[in-house]
Amino acid sequence: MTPAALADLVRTTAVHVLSTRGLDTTALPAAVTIERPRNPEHGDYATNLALQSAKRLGLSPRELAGWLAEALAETDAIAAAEVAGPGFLNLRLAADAQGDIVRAALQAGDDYGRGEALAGRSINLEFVSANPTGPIHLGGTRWAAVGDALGRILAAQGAQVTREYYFNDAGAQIDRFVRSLIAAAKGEPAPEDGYGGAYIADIAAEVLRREPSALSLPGAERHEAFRRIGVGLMFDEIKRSLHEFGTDFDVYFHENSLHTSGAVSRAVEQLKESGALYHADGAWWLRSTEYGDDKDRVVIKSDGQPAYIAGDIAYFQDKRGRGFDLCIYMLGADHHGYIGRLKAAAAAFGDDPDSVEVLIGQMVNLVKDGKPVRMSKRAGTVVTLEDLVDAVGVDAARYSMIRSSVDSSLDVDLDLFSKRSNENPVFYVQYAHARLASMARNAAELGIDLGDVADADLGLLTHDREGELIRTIGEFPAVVATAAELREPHRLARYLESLASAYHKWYDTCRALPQGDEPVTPLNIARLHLNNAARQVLANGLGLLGVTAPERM
RNA sequence: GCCCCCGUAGCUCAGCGGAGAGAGCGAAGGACUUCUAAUCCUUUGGUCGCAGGUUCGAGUCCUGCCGGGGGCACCA
Repeated sequence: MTPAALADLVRTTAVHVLSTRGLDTTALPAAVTIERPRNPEHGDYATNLALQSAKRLGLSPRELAGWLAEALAETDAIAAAEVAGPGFLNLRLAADAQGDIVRAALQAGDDYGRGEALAGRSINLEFVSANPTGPIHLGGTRWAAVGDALGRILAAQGAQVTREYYFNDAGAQIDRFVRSLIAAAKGEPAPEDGYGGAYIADIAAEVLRREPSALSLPGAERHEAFRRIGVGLMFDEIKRSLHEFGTDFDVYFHENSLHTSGAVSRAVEQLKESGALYHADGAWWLRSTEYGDDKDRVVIKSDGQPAYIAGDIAYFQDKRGRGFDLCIYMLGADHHGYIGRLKAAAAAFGDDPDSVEVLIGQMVNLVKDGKPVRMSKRAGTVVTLEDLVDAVGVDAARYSMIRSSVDSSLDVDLDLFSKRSNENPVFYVQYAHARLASMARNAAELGIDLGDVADADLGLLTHDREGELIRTIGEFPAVVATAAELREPHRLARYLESLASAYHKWYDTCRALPQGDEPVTPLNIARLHLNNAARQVLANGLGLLGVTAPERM
């Protein structure tokens, strides 16, 4: 019996108990909460249903819980039901019923953990969106890993997800980038406000290789040549490193295209007509304060040029035109001020501000010997996505970025880049998968025929550690659903660690394969099914994080 | 000044209102002739920043303080 089925059983039973006593069944919550108590003495599962409902029924929680316990104990699937504490109802499943979780996981296979909570929703998920003026830094690496995992998780809940990267390839930053390239091509130092990393010289050299006459072109043409080729090279570089990181996007959107296509002007005109913009001090302002922003924002500057937000507005309109009913933006904490204006942009077009969801992630800091190290281009302490991958590999890099909440700032230790370390919990999880795969291989080599899981006697899985492992497997669908609902992929990573732990402990205690010449027993078969179920969940979970599930380590 | 995030074991961090608060790392000691020891088992370790409030019940929700980080442009 899966937790979801148990919740249904408890509710059905409660409805029955109340109605036979002539009590109001509407006092019951729509969904019954089933949790796994920390303390094993409190049963396999517990529900606070009686605590929640007793007051509305004018009963004492313990009295209500007692009635429920009595009725539930009649059920075959429930081995024990008892009232505890202020009115908790602690439940133990019959081993046979618990085995259904193993069946559910094996029968669903790759689909185990998928849900329908977001079925029919079309979601635009924008993340990374780092400026094309340099390689992806550690901050962008975090969003690449978390955003990609979130995209997978949302899709697993049935959403149609479009992953999108917004290139800010218009405006002053690009100018600085281009001037830096030209300076490097001439062998001059970077401009005061320019970029000075080694990659600038590399790109400048590549521009000259492709367009040997670039430097001798007249001013504007020269600038354009370096812009066109240089920015293109930077795009390719960014896409390539993200691809190698396991993160691909459906749409790479170029801000510049909004300006050249006239989308920005059209959006601005539309908002002028609707009154969302007003003219003051020679500029056009968005009434963003009406939508929760702390001040109105200039959209068209007094020199007639669009401000940065003009691109955001046109971009939102473009997304809206593509039919998304939810636009998620993942931004760094240094962009927290954007929330109000992005929602204002939506509201200005008459959309529900809730169709814009801004996820703010905290910064990534470099640490050495416990002390913070400032990332500085001049000091050469800028760490890029590629640096991290070169040092620890894609799996470990992704995993370490995903496993903590984005609400917490993340410290990356520079020692990672000099010391080889297996401390990353990703190896613990992957090792569990490799062990599982190994056991399945051994079983195959022994010629053990597992048969259909439907026919196996999973009621033989009665060891404490077996129960623990099975119930952990049973949690998986709810964990994925919660991670999607809260947009928190780290919950899935933490869950996989607990699953790996339950697996390793089980492995240590419960031998699955027959030894020597022993005959294959039904218990061997049941345990091998459990092994395969755990393997399935680890593989599904790691897949949702974009981390590989190795067959061997 | 205003806004957002954080404050939990020596360190890094989990803990979407539930019952002696958890993991990893660190420290001390154990377990491999048998399915992978990248594992497992002991032990060590805590005023959950402080003070109020809501609740049958608060690390979790609310308010106010105190620390740390980030943000408050006709820059992008």
